[in-house]
Amino acid sequence: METRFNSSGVAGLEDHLGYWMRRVSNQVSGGFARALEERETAVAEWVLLRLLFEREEASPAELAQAMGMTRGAVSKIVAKVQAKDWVVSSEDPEDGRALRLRLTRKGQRVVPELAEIADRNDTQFFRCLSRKERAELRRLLVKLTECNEIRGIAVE
Amino acid sequence: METRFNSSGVAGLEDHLGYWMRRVSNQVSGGFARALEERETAVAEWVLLRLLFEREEASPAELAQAMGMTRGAVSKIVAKVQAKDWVVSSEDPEDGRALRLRLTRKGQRVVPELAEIADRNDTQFFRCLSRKERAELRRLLVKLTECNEIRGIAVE
DNA sequence: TATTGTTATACTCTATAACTATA
DNA sequence: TATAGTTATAGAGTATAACAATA
Repeated sequence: METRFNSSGVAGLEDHLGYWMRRVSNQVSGGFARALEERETAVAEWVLLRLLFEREEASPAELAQAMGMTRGAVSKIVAKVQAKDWVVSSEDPEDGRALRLRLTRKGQRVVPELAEIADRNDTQFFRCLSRKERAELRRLLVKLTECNEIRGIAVE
Repeated sequence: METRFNSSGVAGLEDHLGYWMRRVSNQVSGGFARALEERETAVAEWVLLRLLFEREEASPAELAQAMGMTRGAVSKIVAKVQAKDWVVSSEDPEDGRALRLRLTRKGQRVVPELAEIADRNDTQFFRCLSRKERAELRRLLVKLTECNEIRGIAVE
């Protein structure tokens, strides 16, 4: 990196953008995780539910792909949201191996509540930036995502 | 958030800056962690070593404070870097309970090597941004850190 | 009583790989 | 053989809380 804050010639923690990214990200995601505890929900569950909300139906394998996780990991998250009666699974009529996952009516009601928590957390954390700064930050993050070809969502 | 990309009225994942922060941070930190495997070192060990490099001496409790971790967690990281002969501890002459941790000569040599790995990872990940964009990103992240009063480094 | 460092325990998250049932 | 989903196992990372030694 171009900026060196120390005089030793050896890069310090704060010289790396990755350090600042990690520090800020941990703070905002940690706050979000704590806020979600109010609904006894993990961040990965929110991501899965929100994906189902917009897709209507998906298989565990599709969700694993979208979330950047293994099928085994997704299997456990699905078990949790099924236990809460937020998601149901049915056999895929065209493939006896596959499942079709859907939100239950209860799940449909929960997603907007979790989205509200996400909104609140995000608004609060980024409120010290101006609207223009937030737009610029978003632009830079999207650019980094694209140019580094991130494959999945990679929760936590 | 001001921007809504979906038409459902319910915020989607990509509507939150926290989502983008997490996604980018996971990618850059994951890459760094993998790069550090070449030296069989964890990110938390790098952070601890770099803190000792700039402080000359520190107690586990001071490091725990600086890293945003518990003393118990730091205790284990110290055990690992001691096993590699990168850090030594001695009794604090003024307080029989406390330890003074220092880098060994071997540790002094390792820190610049790890810093080189960190440099390489950071440069590669952020190279698609212009110098000006990197400076702006840094400014925004520092601003967010300050206005949200992050206490520690909170590795991983 | 309070603090330092250690340790036992537990919990969360996730990967790997073996397993079954289909295809 | 290959794929979908499940599960057993393991490991990383961290917190909590109890502990011994010292202040």
